[in-house]
Amino acid sequence: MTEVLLEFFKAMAHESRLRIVGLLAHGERSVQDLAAALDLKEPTVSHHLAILKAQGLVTVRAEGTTRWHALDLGALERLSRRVLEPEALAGPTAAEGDERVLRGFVDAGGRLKVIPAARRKRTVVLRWLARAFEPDRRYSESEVNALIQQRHPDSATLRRELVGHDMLAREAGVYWRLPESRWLEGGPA
Amino acid sequence: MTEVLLEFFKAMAHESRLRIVGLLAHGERSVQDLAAALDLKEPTVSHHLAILKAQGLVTVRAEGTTRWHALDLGALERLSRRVLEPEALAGPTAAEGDERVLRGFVDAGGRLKVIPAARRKRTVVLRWLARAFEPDRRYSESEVNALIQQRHPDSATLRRELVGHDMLAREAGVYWRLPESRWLEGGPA
DNA sequence: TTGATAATTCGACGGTTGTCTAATTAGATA
DNA sequence: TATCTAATTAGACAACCGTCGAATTATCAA
Repeated sequence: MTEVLLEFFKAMAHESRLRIVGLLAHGERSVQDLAAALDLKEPTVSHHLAILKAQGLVTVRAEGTTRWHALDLGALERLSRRVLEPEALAGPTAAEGDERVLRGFVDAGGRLKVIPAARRKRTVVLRWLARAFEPDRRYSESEVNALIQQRHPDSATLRRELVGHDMLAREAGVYWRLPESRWLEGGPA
Repeated sequence: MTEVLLEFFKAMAHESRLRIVGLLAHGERSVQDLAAALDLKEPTVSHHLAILKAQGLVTVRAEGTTRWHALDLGALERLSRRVLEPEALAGPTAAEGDERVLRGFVDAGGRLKVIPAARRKRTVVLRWLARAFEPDRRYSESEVNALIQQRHPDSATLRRELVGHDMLAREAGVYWRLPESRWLEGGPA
């Protein structure tokens, strides 16, 4: 929880990356564009972009061999807003709350006993479930089902919920875990 | 401008400091309290607090030999809000705007030709003026006047404006420069 | 004044990470 | 296929910075 915030700050806490964000605020840029504007070598820019992408702050669109990078203003807004949520800063208290919920719904063997009906509790459980997936790895639908079924038999419902909360993404039958900065708190909008 | 934001992110981009902020969100703490809670030595905590204080995020209140540290939620809100102001990120453009204003009002010898009447331009000039003062240094009123008069004869008006914009603080006839995170954009509220 | 406690400053050590060059991958074109 | 370009990956080096123990400062109490 506060972990997400820490990674966000780390990503922004470097002059080169902050300048990249500033440049992308004006519009799409290629790696070469950025390298020229910042007076850095391309590998260095790639490195910084990878960090920003890992936080979901930057998205990419391929066009031939060049890749156009853009700023995700939504993610930026969501993350910076989180700074002011007392629970985010008050850290331990919030995390303890989550743990209490999990202790209630997850048995000693790490299996989900029942899917909570209350929205807030269900979100806590979904976050726990989403963290079972490795970031930056692609899963087939059957792999997703297998991973979920290790924890609860109703993989269809849970898979759908994970996608609905923007914790997993799906395209052409392939799934992957989205950065936590994208995860929705409340549920599908 | 974007410099302030960078320093803010740097200040927050470390687990120890983020945890300190979290602890202070609950209330005042002494250095010892924090050291115990974080499992760090006191010099380390002092070091982190100095960084947070430099950004105006933490304030101190002395009571005997112990110093009670508190979170300045206003500064935190002001800074994190700034992340979303397009001008803050679009950096160069905003800075260039400032420079254009300054070129109009400051002569080649670094003297202010005339105090701008328009609110936005006056703020730009006041920021330029405030940066003539060293952070973390105390000035007498005559020192303040002398510094201002190197740039413009009406030190009384400008001194009052600097205080009104929370760029300088005054107490018992002593002045000092406040962290940029405190500076007001518009003018006295 | 002396002693005790809270905090800060100083100097050093070690780990992290930003940057580079060189090598590799992926896509477009001939 | 061969070649060219855009970008990423790998590995090495250097600078920065978080942490600590030791020394110093400041405040209160005898």
